[in-house]
This record gives sequence, structure tokens and C-alpha cells, in this order.
Amino acid sequence: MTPQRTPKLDRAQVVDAALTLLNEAGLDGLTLRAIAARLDVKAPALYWHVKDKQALLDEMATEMMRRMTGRAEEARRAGDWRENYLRTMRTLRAELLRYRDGAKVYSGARFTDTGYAAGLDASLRLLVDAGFTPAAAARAWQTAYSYTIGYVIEEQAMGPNPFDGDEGYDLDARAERLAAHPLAAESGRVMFQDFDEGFEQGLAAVLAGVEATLLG
Amino acid sequence: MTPQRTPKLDRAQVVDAALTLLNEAGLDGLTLRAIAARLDVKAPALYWHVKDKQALLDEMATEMMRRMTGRAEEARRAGDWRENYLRTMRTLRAELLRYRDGAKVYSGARFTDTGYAAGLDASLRLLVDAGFTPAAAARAWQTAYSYTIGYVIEEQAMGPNPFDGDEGYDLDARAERLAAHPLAAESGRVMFQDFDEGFEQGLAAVLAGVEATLLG
DNA sequence: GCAACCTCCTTAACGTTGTTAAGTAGCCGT
DNA sequence: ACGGCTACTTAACAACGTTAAGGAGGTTGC
Repeated sequence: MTPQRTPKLDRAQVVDAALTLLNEAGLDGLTLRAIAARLDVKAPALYWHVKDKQALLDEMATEMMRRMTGRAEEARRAGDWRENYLRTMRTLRAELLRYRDGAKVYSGARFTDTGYAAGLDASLRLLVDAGFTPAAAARAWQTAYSYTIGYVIEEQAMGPNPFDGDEGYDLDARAERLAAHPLAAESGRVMFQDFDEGFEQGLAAVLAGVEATLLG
Repeated sequence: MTPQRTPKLDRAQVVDAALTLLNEAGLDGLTLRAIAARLDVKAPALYWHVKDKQALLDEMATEMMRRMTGRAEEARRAGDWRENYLRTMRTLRAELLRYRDGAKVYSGARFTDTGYAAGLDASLRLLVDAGFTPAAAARAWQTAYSYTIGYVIEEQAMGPNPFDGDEGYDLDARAERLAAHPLAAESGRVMFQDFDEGFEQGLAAVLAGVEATLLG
């Protein structure tokens, strides 16, 4: 089938197929054999294009990063460092949410190229121009970055899964189990229900705190 | 060897052996056969005490949480919500750092009991007593929690590994690669070098921001 | 124009993993 | 003494990542 005329496979196609499969099958279903099948190829063929599975995961994370910085570029026209800071983190979250287990794949990997550097540099420059020292700018960026990664990891672990039908954690059952601790019980509904709003409130807090404690 | 007289294995011993092995072999080396060997038992025996590997991982995360809330209890005598907030997150980080890949194991799991609820409830009560609404208290807690999880995941992925000899990311090499983007290059030294100080600065920012934006 | 060569894939296989099925030694109540 | 529960063993399975060996097809050297 599809007796292709010398059009060969390349690394980008492998990574793309892997990202597509990630959404359909999740991290558990992301096997080399399944990726290969999607490309009409047998599993060992992938080793011609990729050193091993970890390298493929690194490549997937790098591709996610590239798509993210592409979108962030547009957002940077905002000029104001606050707008840029918020938008960059929103874009990061949105990109991680585009893939099932996206935050897990992303956070476990090391980038294979330096495509992120230009965007990072531009973001940091906005902070420095606003009065942050270079070190404080790095801390400010790292703080929101850590918050966003942690938030999305929790969100993807506990929230409803948009890719299959998983409705997520049963909040009523949780509230019942914790009946003896009313504040803890109620907190579940706040934390696990409206993830968009939760992210925004936390991000706003991080921004305000960074401004108050790290800006000269 | 060790022909033990009816002293049987129980779930707690399995979890304990798994946590010990996690530090020696990492998440990759955490196999059921290796855990079983450490208990002088064959792998299928573990299935008598634990449903499957995911349940074991959940149990490990729950045990980490229990040890954490044990230590946090003492810290809560501080009375002041700010002190408690900071101490709880420091304790969370310290506990995650006690295990190799601790943050990954922890963040991927769902707790198997509600032992955390009392401590969570007490922490939230301090916030509510200080003027937070219950919902704002939950958000304040969630924000620092997400930050801490995200920070430690990054820290354990990139930092020097205290369990084996891994010196971590080569910062000079990174700086060289990013020479065209000086702020980005310099930021690596800030973000990946003194993790204790980085955590404290970010946490201080989160606290300040939460106070400014979420407290009535 | 034929042989050597490189590229990119296949078939076959290995060791390891999580997991299940089936059997078995010791204890317990009757 | 005996059936039954508890807690394990041995054996085996399918699936995984990965390696080794080989082969089809185009390109190059002479």
C-alpha cells in the first residue's frame, strides 16, 4: 500500500506522528510500534531518524516549545511587560493543554535546540527595561514558569480529560470523604472545577508578587 | 535464606521498600521484580498486597504526603498564616527532594487516603481567620502548591542529582550556545544554580502576591 | 555498464517489563 | 484428620524498547 516514490520519512514526520498519537492514546499508548504503524513503517525504522525513545520525547517537547514561541511572538507586540508576562504564560498553558499529558512530556524533557532563546531573551529584556535587574528578571520568569508547569500538571492529572471521556475526579465523593474537614472539602470544588479561572487568579497573584518583591 | 516464621509481608513494607529503591535506582529502576527481590520475595507476591503498579505509585505518593503532613504539623504552631504558608511549602519541597524523581512520582498520583485533609483544613483555617474567603484561601493554597510542584519538578530534572553523581546541566555549555542572547544565557546561571535561594525568592513573591490580590 | 556504496527500510530476535494463571506450603477451626 | 483460608511460588504471556543482520533502490566511480 502507498508504494511511495523515494519520498522518505524524516525526523519531523516522526515527531509529528508521535504528537498526534499522544493525543489519541496518551503517554501509555505512545509506543514506538504504534508510532511506526501510523507512518506505514516498522518500529526499528524509527531508529534511523531518532536515537532512542527519550530523544524522541525530547524532540516532541522541543516541537511543543517551538509552536509555543511562535504564538508568543505575536503576543509580544503588547510592549508592556505585564501584558507580555501574562500572555506568555497563558500561551504556555494553552500549548501544554493541546496535548494529552502535555505537561508531563514537556517537563521531563530537555530541549534539542535553542529556538526558545530569542523569545526568552526578548521577554527578559522587557523586564529589565522595566527596572528589574537581570537576575531578578530571571527569577520573575522562573517563578511564573514553575507555577504554570505545576498548575497544568495538576490540571491534566485531576481535571476532566478532553481527549477521552474521563470526567475526572469525582468532587462530590471527595467532599463526602472529607466531611470532617469542611474547608478542605470545599477547597476541592474551588481547585478542581474552573481551571481557567483558577489559573488566571494564581497568575495574577504571581504577577503582583513579582512586581512587589523583585522589581527594584 | 531467612526462613521467617509466619512474619508476613504487608502493604506498608512494600511501599517502604519501593521508596528506598526509588532513591537507589530512580524511577526507571523501580521495577516490581527489584522491589520484590529487596523483600526476599518473587514479583507476583506483590500482587497480594497491591492491585497493580499504579496503585503502588499512588501508595508511595500517599506515604510521602503522610510524612510531609507529619512534619508540617509541628510547623503549624507558628500561628501566623504567613509563617505557616511558607513553612508548609518548604516542607513540601524538602519532602519531594528526599526522593529521586520525588516530584514526578508525587504529582502523577492520586492519594489513597484522606490523611492530608486535617492538615489542609488547618492551613486553610489560618487563612480564613486572617480574612481570606474560603474560595480565596483555596486559591492561595493552590497557587503556592502549583508553584512548588513545578519548581521541584524542574529542579529534579535539571539540577545536580544528589543520589548518583550527575552534576546536572552544563551551564557553561548552555551559556555558550546562547551567546547571541545574553539575557537568556545569563538567566541559566540564575535559575539553575542556587535552587534553595531561587525557591525562596519565588515563594516570597507568591506570598506577597496572594496577600495583595486574594486577601479581602 | 557493472560493481561498489550509501540510504533507508524489513525481518528476526533478545532481554525486560507488568501481569495472570495455576499450583502449593503452612496455619486455623472443627 | 480434614477442608479452607492466607500468602506465597513457578510458569507463562503479551508487549515493550532496542539491536543485529540483511535487502531493495538509487547514486557514484571507473
